[in-house]
Amino acid sequence: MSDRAPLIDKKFASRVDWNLMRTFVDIVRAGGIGAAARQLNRQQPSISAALKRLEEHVGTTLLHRHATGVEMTAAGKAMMSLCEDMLESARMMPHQIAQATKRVEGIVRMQIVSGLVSTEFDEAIASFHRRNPAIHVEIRVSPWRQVLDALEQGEVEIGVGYDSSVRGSLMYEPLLVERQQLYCSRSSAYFGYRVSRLGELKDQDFVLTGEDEIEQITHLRRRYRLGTRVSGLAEDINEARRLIVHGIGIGFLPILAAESEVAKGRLWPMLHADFEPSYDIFLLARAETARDTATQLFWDEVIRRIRAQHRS
Amino acid sequence: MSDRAPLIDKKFASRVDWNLMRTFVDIVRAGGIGAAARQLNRQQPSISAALKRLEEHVGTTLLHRHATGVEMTAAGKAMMSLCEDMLESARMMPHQIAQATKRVEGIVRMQIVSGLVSTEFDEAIASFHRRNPAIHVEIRVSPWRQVLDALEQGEVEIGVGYDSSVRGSLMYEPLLVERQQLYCSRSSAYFGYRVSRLGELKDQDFVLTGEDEIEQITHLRRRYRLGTRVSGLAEDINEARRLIVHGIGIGFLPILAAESEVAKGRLWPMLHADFEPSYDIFLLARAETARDTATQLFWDEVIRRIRAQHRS
DNA sequence: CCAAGTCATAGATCAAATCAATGCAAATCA
DNA sequence: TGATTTGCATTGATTTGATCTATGACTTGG
Repeated sequence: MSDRAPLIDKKFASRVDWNLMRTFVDIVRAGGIGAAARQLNRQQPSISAALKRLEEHVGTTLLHRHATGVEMTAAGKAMMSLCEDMLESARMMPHQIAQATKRVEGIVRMQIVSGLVSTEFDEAIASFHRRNPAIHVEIRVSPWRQVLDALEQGEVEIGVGYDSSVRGSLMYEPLLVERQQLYCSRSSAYFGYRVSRLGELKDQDFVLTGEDEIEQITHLRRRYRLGTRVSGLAEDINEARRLIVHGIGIGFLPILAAESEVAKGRLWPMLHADFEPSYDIFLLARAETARDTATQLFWDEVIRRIRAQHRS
Repeated sequence: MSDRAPLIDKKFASRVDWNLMRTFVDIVRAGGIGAAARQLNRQQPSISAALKRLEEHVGTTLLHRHATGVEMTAAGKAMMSLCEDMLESARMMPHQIAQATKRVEGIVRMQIVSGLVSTEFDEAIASFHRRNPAIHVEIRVSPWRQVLDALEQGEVEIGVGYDSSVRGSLMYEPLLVERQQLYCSRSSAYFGYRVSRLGELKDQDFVLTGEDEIEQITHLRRRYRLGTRVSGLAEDINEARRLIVHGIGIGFLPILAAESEVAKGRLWPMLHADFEPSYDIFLLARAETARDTATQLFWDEVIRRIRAQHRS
């Protein structure tokens, strides 16, 4: 037999000090031992010792120490992921207990882009309300830029929309991948035909969505000079669809938002599927984790569902 | 303003002693404070005080104390669920770190019922092998009763199969719901026709699966006196299917296992869908949680996938 | 090459968890 | 019904072990 360190401690979970795992997350997030110590209002050697204790228990070095800070080893990354799970559980406790104990009151204000089609999101709202009938839910609709601004300024707690650049002050959780198509109405000469060269559409009347237009589509239009003749404008997808359906012009719409009109034969997708621009729609919130219980529970409900969906 | 206890502690997760959560699980699992104390080799007041500290932090009573032991409150149940999540994370740490650090060696032996069709299970095996190429995977096939016995006797670590009664020594994780149908071959007079009264089949030649037959089907056969004339027997579903396809007799098969033969027009489902018996197929393991890393990682991989699937 | 940052080590200190002893209340049993 | 057992709470003494202060070694960058 060998006398080296035990291969795997069967009773690891019941022997280690679980607080070390919280400290570990703090160290990694702070980027260093000293940095973590300052944030936690204790001395550097204390944190250093804690990390050492943890590493002793797992039997591996978790962080490489440099003069610039710390860096996770492979083992450290695995550890970090699990420790973050633990932290997340701990963080949810007050909220879950509030939900179990008292009837949670409060308000969840959200701002979303128009024309959103997502059964997971709809179901999340439904089951959230079932569980927390006393929480007021408020939804405002606006172009995606305003969604981001409203979030940053604290006018709303939750947002759903698109973002071209990643703002550090916000949390992004991918909700779904939306695709758009270029549609025309029955009165259009193109109805029933696919367009292969986009350039030939440059003199067509266009319905635009103004501020709400995804940047990817703005670029697409610019490249092929589409929409120089603007015959209609609506920042709400539903209204833009109305304009397109009634022949005011052709225009881009999310596929799912146009689906039923296509089925009814009132809209026609002009592009081959390969040309359909696609982009992520995110669930958004401010980055600070100190959310009130109502918002926290709503966030968790949506996340839970999209995670489940996303995995399969 | 009110001066009562803080509504919700924003910094709960960073203030509480996380070890209290482990202790909480121990108390609930042990069924009482004293019981937990004995298991943990410490004195009863110590545990009592720990629980008190935890309750002070969350601001609610989590357990009702009786003379018979303890009982969870609603808040306690919410707490328990989250604490168990934390425990699970902690428990996985040595295994995940082993996976990240060294190339894990070992063997996963499993025993499964024949004719199992499950893409999640297949994918779990595939990705498990991708991640752990050095782990040997062994699969044996047997009727479901033998699967259970092999597990209990420690001949294998993982099992997949059906169980009529719940054995305390085993863990059950629902993997999928299987349905069976009664099939006949093209040479049968029934090919192309649905049978509404099972009784009329009592003189038909039957292919049975012996030890592997689900109890529900045994009962069904007994009630309608099916299978009194046994023309074929195979404990392996694939072989039973072969016998049925080639007209040796009619017999029950899992729908998914018969699917391709039905599509080829070589098998015919004789019953209305309402009559199809359905039952759970479980992923099985011994109840003790002290599994070796190879087995633990495999178990986690499968669980992760079926949980994701199950939720959507 | 020095200044400023990093982390590690050693011994002292102190807070807090644990223990041992006791008391109380409910359930069980004679 | 009274006695006994079982289970939890309280109290004050004890001890464990995490934190602190002080110091040293090392790396980075000006």
